[in-house]
Amino acid sequence: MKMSKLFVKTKREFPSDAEAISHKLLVRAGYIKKLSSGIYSYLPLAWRVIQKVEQIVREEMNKAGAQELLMPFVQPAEIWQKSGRWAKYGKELMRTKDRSGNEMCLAPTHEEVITSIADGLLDSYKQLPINLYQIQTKFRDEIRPRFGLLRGREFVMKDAYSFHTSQESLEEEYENMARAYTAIFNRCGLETKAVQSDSGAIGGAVSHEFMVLTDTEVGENDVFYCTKCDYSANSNHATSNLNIEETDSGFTEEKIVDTPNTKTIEEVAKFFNVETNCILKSVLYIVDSKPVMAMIRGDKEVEETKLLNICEGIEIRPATSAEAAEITGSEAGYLSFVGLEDKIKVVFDKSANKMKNFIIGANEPEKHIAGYNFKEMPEFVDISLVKKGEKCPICGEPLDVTRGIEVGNIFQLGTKYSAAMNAQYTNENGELKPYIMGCYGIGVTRVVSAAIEKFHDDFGIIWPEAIAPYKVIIVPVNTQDELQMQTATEIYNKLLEAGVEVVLDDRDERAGVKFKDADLIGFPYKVVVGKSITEGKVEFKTRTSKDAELLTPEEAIKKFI
RNA sequence: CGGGAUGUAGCGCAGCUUGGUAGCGCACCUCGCUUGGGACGAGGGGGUCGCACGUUCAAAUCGUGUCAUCCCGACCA
Repeated sequence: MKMSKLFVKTKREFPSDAEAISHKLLVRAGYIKKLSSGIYSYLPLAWRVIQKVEQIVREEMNKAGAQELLMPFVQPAEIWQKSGRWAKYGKELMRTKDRSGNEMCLAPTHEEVITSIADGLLDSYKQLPINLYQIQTKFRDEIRPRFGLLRGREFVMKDAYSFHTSQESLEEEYENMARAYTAIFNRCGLETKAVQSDSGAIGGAVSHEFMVLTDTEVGENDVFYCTKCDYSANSNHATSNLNIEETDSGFTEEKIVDTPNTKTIEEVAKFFNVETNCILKSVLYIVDSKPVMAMIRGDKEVEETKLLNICEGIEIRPATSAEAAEITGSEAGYLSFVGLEDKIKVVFDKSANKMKNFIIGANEPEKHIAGYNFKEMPEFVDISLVKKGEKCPICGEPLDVTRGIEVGNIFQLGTKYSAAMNAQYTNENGELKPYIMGCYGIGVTRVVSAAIEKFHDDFGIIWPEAIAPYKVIIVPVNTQDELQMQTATEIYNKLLEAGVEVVLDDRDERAGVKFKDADLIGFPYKVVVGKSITEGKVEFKTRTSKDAELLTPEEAIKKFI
């Protein structure tokens, strides 16, 4: 490709509406153009990168025994109603109507379609197990799209679905996919960590997320990992061995105390002169428009996803102070489950199970109860957010935390969809059985962004070679110089003939412009044809090398063939 | 959805306080000159000032509403 013809427009400045470095660079280097919030055109350079990633995904998935197909992007409400997700998926599912008034949606994922395909076409145990995948655009009407391709509303995803006759078979495929994923990401130049996670809207029992670890804020997940063993988990799923010690406030007699202006746990602790772990904190949530009170030790925080799962709910949010007042008759800061046990759902975190004589809100403004003890031990469950330094649930060593970008995940779905949609096969004994299913996703466009987040410098993108849009750019320093231009063109033609992905920067621009663009776009290699051509030499550089290697044109060509 | 901000040429921004012919840089077109890290000179094209209503002789500027975009929280590939 000649640079003068390549459809790319680099910019002098970063876009003003971008935050993440990958987003800034993709726009500035001319890879993408925004159409609407979270919706982007992939310009030729980006499309080449995406296709590179797709090809790697395809090769590894095929190698792992999966078969590619392609399912519809626009889907009828019917199948979603059958699975129960038409009601459950929420606003993220983009709904619309066709001309006949039938309710339709844009596909955020394809469990419903694949399950209905299986129901019609996978009739016998003899056809199982099988793994089917596609690479396709998805649409999720995200609450808050951001960071360019990292969290778009429209994005490219590889999604695979496997069907089995047994849990063992599913687990085998789950491991098979985990291996394939590691291979895929490695080939893309990305190191990933498979961490335990919550299965969210997709559902199912066991799931892992593949995280690219990063210290920047664009890693939207907190990943807890053991400093010794290989335990690691998303914060929405991580647990710690609390080894809960008994806490005792020292107030042995239960009494209501006037506690003016003590709305926060810190203020209460200061007022009573106790540690925060002697206070039982009450946090009121609204889960699917019903109040739920979470009770947790004062030094711990509620992990909302865990609480949501315990409640088997769909949406969770903290109650507003007005709601808190209405529901409890008190005001925020002085809430408590006491007296409300029978009126609203109360969930007790495990951190509270060895508290003695603790302090708790009195459900009256400006009053707390000191020296409270459970009258009857409630059921304690895990709804707390792990904190750095807490002990690993496997080996007991301290946990550390880092940020991660989720580029893929794998789920053991079980019979969630097959049972709901009554999708069955016939087993050896002639009995109808629901498929045992797994599903496996990779965010292709997110992989592209994650690679940039990991590999860039002040000058631009540093592509891993395997996913770079082109491998090498040939830069004649002065296109008016006949020898330079002629040599550059010769190298270019030879590399083209050899099938190397090469760009010739034939633009009549000053050298500085061409170098800046080459670095910004991120070609892994650069061959500069300049003054030294009078001595028969050209310069060979990698994207990150400081100094050039002086080579004859033939030697330079051999670097790529 | 809650909290904060911004909408002026393809991009980045000024102008708005104090209403009166819409500006700058980059990019684009022409000519000249230049050619090793985003040169220079001369000339040129391009904007319903997000949209609607209102106030006024007069609105980018003031008021009301509305839409969009971005940032902080709940989602997820």
